[in-house]
Order: sequence, then C-alpha cells, then structure tokens
Amino acid sequence: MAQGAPWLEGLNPAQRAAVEATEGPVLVLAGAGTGKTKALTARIAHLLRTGRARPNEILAVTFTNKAAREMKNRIGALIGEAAEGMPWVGTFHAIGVRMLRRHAELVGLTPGFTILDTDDQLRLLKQLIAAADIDEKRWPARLLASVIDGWKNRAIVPDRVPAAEAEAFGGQGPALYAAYQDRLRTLNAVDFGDLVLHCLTILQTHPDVLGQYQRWLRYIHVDEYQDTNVAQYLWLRLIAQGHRNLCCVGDDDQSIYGWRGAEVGNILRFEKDFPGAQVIRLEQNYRSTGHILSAASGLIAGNRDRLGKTLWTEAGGGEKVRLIGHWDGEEEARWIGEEIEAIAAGRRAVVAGLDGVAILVRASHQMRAFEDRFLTIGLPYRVIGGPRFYERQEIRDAMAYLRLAVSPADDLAFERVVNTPKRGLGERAQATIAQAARAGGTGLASAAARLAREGAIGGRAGAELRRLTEAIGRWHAVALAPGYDHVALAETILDESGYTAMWQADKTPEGPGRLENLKELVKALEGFENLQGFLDHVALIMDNAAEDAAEKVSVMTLHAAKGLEFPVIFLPGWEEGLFPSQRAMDETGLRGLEEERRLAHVGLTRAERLATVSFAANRRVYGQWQSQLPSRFVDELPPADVEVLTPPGLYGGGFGAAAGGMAERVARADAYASPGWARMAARTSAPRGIARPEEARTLTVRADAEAAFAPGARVFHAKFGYGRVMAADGDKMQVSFEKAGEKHVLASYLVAAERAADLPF
DNA sequence: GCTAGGTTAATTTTT
DNA sequence: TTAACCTAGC
Repeated sequence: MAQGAPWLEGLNPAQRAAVEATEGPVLVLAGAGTGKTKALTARIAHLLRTGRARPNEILAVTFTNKAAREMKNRIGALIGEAAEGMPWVGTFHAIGVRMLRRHAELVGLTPGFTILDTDDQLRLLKQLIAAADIDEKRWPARLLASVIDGWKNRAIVPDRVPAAEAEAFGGQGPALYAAYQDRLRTLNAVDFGDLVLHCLTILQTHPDVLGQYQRWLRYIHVDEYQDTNVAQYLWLRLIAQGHRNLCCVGDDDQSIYGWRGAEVGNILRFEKDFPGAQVIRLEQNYRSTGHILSAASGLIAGNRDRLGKTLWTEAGGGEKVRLIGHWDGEEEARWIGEEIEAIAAGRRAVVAGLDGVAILVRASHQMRAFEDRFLTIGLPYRVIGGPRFYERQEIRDAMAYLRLAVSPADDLAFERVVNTPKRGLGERAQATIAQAARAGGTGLASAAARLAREGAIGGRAGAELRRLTEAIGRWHAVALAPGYDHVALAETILDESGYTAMWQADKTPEGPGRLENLKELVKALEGFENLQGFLDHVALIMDNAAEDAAEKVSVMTLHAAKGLEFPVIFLPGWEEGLFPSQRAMDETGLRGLEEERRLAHVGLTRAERLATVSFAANRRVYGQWQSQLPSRFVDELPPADVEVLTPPGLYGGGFGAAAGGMAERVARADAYASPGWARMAARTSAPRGIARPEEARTLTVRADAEAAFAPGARVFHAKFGYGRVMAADGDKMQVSFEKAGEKHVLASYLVAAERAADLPF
C-alpha cells in the first residue's frame, strides 16, 4: 500500500485518513500525543509528491516559529529535499508580513513599514493617553493596549466598535483606538494585531487581490486551530473559499489561550462553518502510559464545552499519577528536589535523567521556590520562557539604533535612544525636538538635526545632539549603498553611539552579560543579507537564541509546556485560587474554569511515564501566609488512577484523604492546626464551599456574581482593612478604606465585610 | 537631569 | 515579597 510512498509509512489508519482526505474541508481532532504533526506533515508531503499541488500552492499556518520550523524540517525530510521553496509555510504573522509588504499601499502604508514591539506600542499609547488628558494612573496604557488588542483579535476596526463596548477605557477607548491607528499610519508602522487585521481588510475590500490568493493557494492547513482568533478565522475563511480545501488540525481540549483572543468556538463550530466537512479523530496516544492518560481523560471529562475524544494507548498502565500534599510551598519544593534526585539516581520505579524531568507551574512566580531550592542543593535547572533575547533592554536599544540607520524617520526608535546613553537630552530638550518636528512636518531625527545645526539647543546637550544626528546621517548613507557591509556598520553604530561604552562603564553585575548579548546580536547579523532583512526577521522571531546542552531539569509554566513532552512531570501548586486561578474564574466564570481544566489536562498529558501532582496547605502569597485548599481538580482525578503518597512528617497520611473526596478531606483537615485552615475547612462544609465537580458550575456562577460589589457595600481587604465601595467598573473597585484611604483594587481581593471573620488570617 | 527611596499592586504570553 | 514605577530632593 505504502509502497513507493514512503511518506505514508508508519501512519495509523486515522492518521492515514487525515493524509488522504485531501479535498474539501477537513477537521482533524488530534488529542495530545496522537501524532498530529506527523499526520500534518505527511499530508503536505502527500500533496506534493502526488502532484496535487506545487510547493507555492500550499498554505500552512502555525502559531509559533518553532512549529513552523519543525514543519518545514519534517516536510523536507519526507520529500527528500529542503522545503525552502514553500513560501506560504509559516506563522500567521510571518505570512501576514509577506502579504502586507506586497499590498501595503492598499491600507495606506508603504512596503517599508516597521513592526512595533510591545515597548514601542506602549510608549505610543502613553503619548496618546497624555494627549487626551486622561489620568494614566486610573487608565494605564497596558489596559488600553489589551483593549485594542482584544478588538483587533476580533477584527473590529475603530469605527466598528460595538456600542456595548464603547464604554471601554472610560468611554475613550474607541477614540483612542482611532487615534492610535492614525498615528501608526503616519509612522508607517504596524503592530502585531495589524499584521492579520490589515491583511483581512485588504482581502475584504479588494476582490481582485482576494481572487488572486484564492486561485493561488489550493490547499490550506492550519495547525493548533483551537488557538485561532476571530480575525485569523475570517482571514482563513476568505482564502479557503477558493478551492475549499481547508484542513484544520487542533484539539479543543488544549485550548489555553482564550485570554489572549483565541476562540475555542472556531473549532467547536467547524462543521457548521464548513458544511460537508469531514471530521477525523486521532485518538491513539503514543506518549503516555495508561494511568496518566486515563487520569487526564477523567479530568477533562468535567468540561461541558468540548467535542469529546477517547484517548487510548497500547502502552501498559504504567505508574499511577502520584498525589501528595505538603505543609507549605517550601516543603513542596524540597520534596520535589529530593524526588528528582532519587529518580535521576535510579531509586524510583521510573528512572530518568535530569533532561527528562520538568516542573510545570500555573504562574511564573511559582518558579521562584524551585529556583531557590535547586540553587541550594546544586541541582542544575533551566527556566523555559524567561525574558527572550530580543526583548532584553540592551538588544532593543541596539535594534533601535539599527532601525535609525535604515530609516532615520523612525520616530519611535529615535525616542528610545536619543538619551541612551545619557546625553543630557532630558524631557525639556525632547519636547523642543518634538515641537520642531510637528511645526516642520518632519520626523524627530531631521528636526533634531536642524535644531542642532541652528544651535537652538545649547550647551552639552546641543553638542551631543549634533554629534548624534550627524552620526545617524552617516550611518544612513552607508546603509543606502547597495552591498554595504552591514555587520561592520552595526559595529560602528554601537561604537560611535557610545552604547557599548555605556555598558562597559556599567558596574552592576548585569553589565558583562549585556555586552555579551550585544556581541551575540552582531554575530546574528552575519546570517543576513542586510540590516532590513535582519530587522524584519527579529520583529517576528523573538526566540531565545542560546540552547545549552547540559543535563538540566526544566522549569516552566503550563502554557509554555504545550507541545512538549517529558518522561517525568511534576505539577505543584494544585490549590484553589492558584490553580484554578481565582482571577480566571472571576473574570470569565465557567469559561475560565474550563480553560483552567484544559490547562490541567495539558499538564498531565505532557508526562510519558510519571506524573506527580502536589499541593500545599499553606503558601506565602505576596508576603502574607495564607491557608490553601486543595484544588478541585485534585478531586476530579479518577481515584483508580491515583496513588496517594504520605507526606513526610505527617501522621495518618494527612492530605491523603483528598483522593477519597471532599467529605473525607474535610474530616481530616483538622490534622492541620492552623486556625485559618480550620476556619477554611469549616467554611468548606457550608453551602458556599469549594465545590465537588458537579457543584463547580453553580459555584463559579455565584463567585462570578460576587466578583463585583455594588457602590455603598461595606468590604474588607487583607491589607487595607474595612472600607466602603465608592464606584465599580467591572471587577475593578474604587474603595474608600477607613484607615488606608481611597484605593483601586480588584474585587477578588475583597470580601463582604460581614464575611471578614471567616477569613483565615 | 539624575538617583534614591517610597508607593503600589499583583496570571497565563506568542507574534 | 518584590519589582516596577513615581516623586522628591540633590
């Protein structure tokens, strides 16, 4: 069968069906560890090798560069040649840039537009907020950024903001959004959201362009379809209307990015959106042993909004999921450290090297406890998903200088480095420059050059400004010459600007590292033709460069773990409020809870042979000790797949009762003497308690309703004490505290005053 | 214009 | 607890 078709070898029947269903809309529901990338790449290889499509007729979009790279590599391996000739394989954003550069003028840009990073974006928004005379404290730029981002994710342009949302950002949201888009256009810049939204606008308003892509792209593939947002969905749907060959691969149970615009509804609705669609389920799991898989399946079964899959494996039962409770977070970290040493030393049923072990946490601040512990015991670890190389301050500064050399009119870049290193050009001088730029209708750099020449800014500042603007002119002249040595230019720029010298003079411990990073940046330049090519690449690819080979334990968030697998997984911090996160539940209620549950499912399914869930009775939250209740997800694990471990130093198994369910857990809870714990436990048995799975929904609805307090309500805050609600905006409360005065706090940090006595402190 | 100390508020993060 | 941000004083 697969004879003469090596790309079909080793596929199971479902995978093979997905590969061969080339025509018409197809949804491949691929559970965790079921070989989805294998099926997807085999399908593309199949299209190519059977002559159904040429490399440039296949569109394949992913969310991350890593996924795009892997797809290209694997297709290349299958068809026996590099997949470099496939221009439409990439992330939504990379493909968006490609399209947009081609048609920039249709949305009022020129093809040389710059792509803003988050920093630039915030700086721009701050200016607009200040210009609109809005109090930045009450209405921070970050909030506006997320509001605008939310609109862009849903393909809402400024004049189409729904009336119900016009109140956003103090009623100024829509106006500021419009102003922001105007400003971007004059700067000839786009943000990440625009990369998709502008493309969509072009396709919607220019049938000729749309027709061109519709004819061109015969086969369309989407990886991680559950992560698409509305704008991406609309974009895909338009293009797919041509040949109607759309293959979406995804897993509704792994949708964990709802908070940044991903719309699970896209995958849940697929069959309605694309009538006659085939749905193929990949359910055979090749990653995990039986108990792990079954525990994960049992847990996710608690979600109502899902298409449903039954994962199975030919691997045996293996080890049960281990469950253990600890006295506090430090003990949890200590215990996990010891377990890892035991596993690495071969003293446990499952043996793995440090590279095979990962700790997955809900929120990045939880990583600290493990870092502290591992440092003291000298256990090598790596943190995945920390600050990325291209997001570091020194790299962004250096990039701003490079941007100025390519286009001196880049105002945001100019603003960023005009006084870095310090040149005595403070607020006042910058205001003068900005004013001159506005008056002359030019960019900041050219206005600055004029001011410097005319001597309008005096003293050291004037001299420095003159040096800087002349240097920019020189660099730009070099960058204009075809075939210039861009690596040498970059070195010159960093040198002449005084930027390298600035870090050489820096005596803080970070100094040397930053210089090292700058060197790496220059080295990275070597791989590119010129500066422009490099800048484009960096704007989209924020990957961390350094990969070191040493054996280390990985520590990362559950989000960062998606798509990865490890023989041994630790899942600490399964406590109510932490995981599921209180905030997720407050903000989006049942939807939030279900996303948290999917996150738990993602965590468990990362494990190949051993998964250990743990929780602590006490945890320091923002410096305050707090009693914690085990997560409802602990109770939702099927008891048959769980082995309860006895925590060290506790009689009678302590939390061991948790696996038996709520009643038993509460009965045993008095093993812990903390008054707070006792009160919490007592409260648990009251109607308002933390729910069993079947109660979870009503509880969440109630919690949601209680998230807000009406003005006038008397409330209690752990730090500020008693107070009265003055105003409420969603979950944000303005409270006048008796002792602490007026504050803005999130409703989830408040309780009704009459319930304050129930609190565990 | 810069820096040190006080104030504030507090997921998840890719592009 | 802590890190980022702002304000007051040099």
